Amino acid sequence: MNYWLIKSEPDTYSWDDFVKEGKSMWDGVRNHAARLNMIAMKEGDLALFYHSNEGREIVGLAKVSKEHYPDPTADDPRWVVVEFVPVEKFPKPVTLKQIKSDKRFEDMALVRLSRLSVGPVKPEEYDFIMQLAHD
DNA sequence: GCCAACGTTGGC
DNA sequence: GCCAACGTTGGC
Repeated sequence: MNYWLIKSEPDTYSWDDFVKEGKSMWDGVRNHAARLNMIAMKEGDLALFYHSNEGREIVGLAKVSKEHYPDPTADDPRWVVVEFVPVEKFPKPVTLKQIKSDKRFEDMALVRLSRLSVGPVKPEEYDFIMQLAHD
């Protein structure tokens, strides 16, 4: 089981949109590092759902429901999508500010590679986030 | 193959 | 709205 973090701008696609649809095909990723992360995702892996730009907080938890396949919106078949389903909306969203002010997260991909849209999360980082989200 | 210019992302 | 970080493009 691996853990991930996926970013979305809520103006474009928010957690509420995700819940309304019941599942999401994560398309439009055109970054090689993000692509490699998506390819590494296995069905059942969990992903923190982060709102970038507006909100700047982790708002909920998603689960990989379908592993990578070619992105139908891309010209190049090497780009891939992954499908997610919602698991849980956090009672207390975890803000970027909280994360940045906590030493336990200083090596987190979200902090160190702020522009990466699909990044890995370590098991211990996942545990800390879940504690903060349910505190 | 190097690197300057430019575009995009995303935090502030 | 600004700018830092990073990726991509194109001239040489």
